[in-house]
Amino acid sequence: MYSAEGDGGMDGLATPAAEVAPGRRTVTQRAIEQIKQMIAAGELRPGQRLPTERDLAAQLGLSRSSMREAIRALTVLGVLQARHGSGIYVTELGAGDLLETFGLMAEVVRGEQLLELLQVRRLLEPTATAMAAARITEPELAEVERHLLAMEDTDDPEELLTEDLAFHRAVVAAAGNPTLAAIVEGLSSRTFRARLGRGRQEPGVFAQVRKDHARIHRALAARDPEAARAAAAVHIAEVEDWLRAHMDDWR
Amino acid sequence: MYSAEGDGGMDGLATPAAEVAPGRRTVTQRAIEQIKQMIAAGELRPGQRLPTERDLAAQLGLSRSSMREAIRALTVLGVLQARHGSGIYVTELGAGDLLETFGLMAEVVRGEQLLELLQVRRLLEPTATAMAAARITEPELAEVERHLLAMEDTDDPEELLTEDLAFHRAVVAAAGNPTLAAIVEGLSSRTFRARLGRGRQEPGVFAQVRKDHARIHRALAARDPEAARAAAAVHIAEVEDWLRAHMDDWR
DNA sequence: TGCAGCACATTGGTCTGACCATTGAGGTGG
DNA sequence: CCACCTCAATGGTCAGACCAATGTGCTGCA
Repeated sequence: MYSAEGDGGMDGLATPAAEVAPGRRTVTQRAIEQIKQMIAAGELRPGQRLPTERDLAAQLGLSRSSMREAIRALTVLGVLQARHGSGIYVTELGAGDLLETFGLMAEVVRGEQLLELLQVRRLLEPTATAMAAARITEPELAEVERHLLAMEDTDDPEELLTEDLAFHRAVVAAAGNPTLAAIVEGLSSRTFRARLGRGRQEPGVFAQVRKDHARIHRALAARDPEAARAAAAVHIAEVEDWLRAHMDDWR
Repeated sequence: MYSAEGDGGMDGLATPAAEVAPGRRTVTQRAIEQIKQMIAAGELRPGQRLPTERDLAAQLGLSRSSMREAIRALTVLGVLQARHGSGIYVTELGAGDLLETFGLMAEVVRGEQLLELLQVRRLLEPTATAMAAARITEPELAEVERHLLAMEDTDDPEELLTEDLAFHRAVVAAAGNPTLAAIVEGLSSRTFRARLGRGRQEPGVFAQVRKDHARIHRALAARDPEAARAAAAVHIAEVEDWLRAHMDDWR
């Protein structure tokens, strides 16, 4: 749409390191690109501390204000982390760090896109659950069971939501792919489900969720991937149906 | 005049809309949250123009510098868009806008996580391709074919990469789920594949890619979802195998 | 009358320099 | 030897100035 073109590959420099960045529009954008590239090139390692804002600004040739904007940008993107009084550090660059922003979509989006989002989850979570069934360990299974039981022991909607989320998180975490887990996590963010949850307080819904979770847990305990996949698929399909029926509320 | 008296929780406003945000650490973080919430609450609609930086800063009670950091943050997150000399606008909040940052992960990540990323793609793209086969239109199919032929007509690695990306983009776009398309797009970002591509220039590889693409195209033309799914799965599995074999290069 | 083109107010982009608040290391005294 | 204090380093915030792109309205020529 608006994204002009991209970086033309015109500069045939020897690229001493990674301090070169094409003429982006703003100096801040350039700084973002430069730091990003330093990380991509491995010059900055996870956990490593960067120079101070003042030094960085001097090195890259811009003012501290603009450098701060660049740092802020990389901070919200989960690449950097600033500690007041201490310094600026590269995050661990784990899936959790980098995909934290993924949940934003679930917070802001409306209407049709909510369905699209749920559809993606329907593609991922059943498979993730099946993967979990194939490799889940006893402690992981116990964790899943813990949240299953906690959810059966309470009727407080708030706590139910918390345990519901924790249950799914525990299941997907057992799939052994942290990146996948972080993505699914973003698709099921608290905000997202809270939005869905409004008016979903009918007892029948909760009972159904509990049954679904129990079925998923049984499949995991039996190490039966296909049963797990099916159970997860049914669970999500129910949410999807419900959302489709109540779509008008967000139009 | 910022140290005045500290923000006591004394203001018992009727909370006119969504201008309340808990005591985040920094004023900038608070501003980010406030603007985000205004959008989530529907007070700011897609495409709408915001007040000027100066006015916004005054309204939310912080300096222009800090407000600029907040705006920069929401800009890189794909929520806002600043136009020099014109103003600040809410983006269309489309999947493309909000998931642009998703590609960052492919740029920065290394080692094991590359495999995790590719595994997620393996979960999504075959299904997306199958969906496309079930509903692709003639113009969309023509677009796919165009990139298929373009890729067979050139041997320039750069152009091959471009057409390779465009081919996949066209296929996934035909699946009818823009959110899914944006996610897969992020998983296959140019940077990512460029990194993979280094040393992947052996003619045999290109020939294989061309055959895979042709197979996918045939399945789409035949409107055969399962054949399409299989063709896409094979294609990705090949990349995955190659990466697994050459992992050491990024360790 | 119509429209090309200039002038200028608006608004984002950048810089400078100051001060505040937190952190952590090094020194001090019990 | 350790608790405590002091203080330099460093991120967080603010203020005000100027630059640069934009868009609008007025001017003046055809």
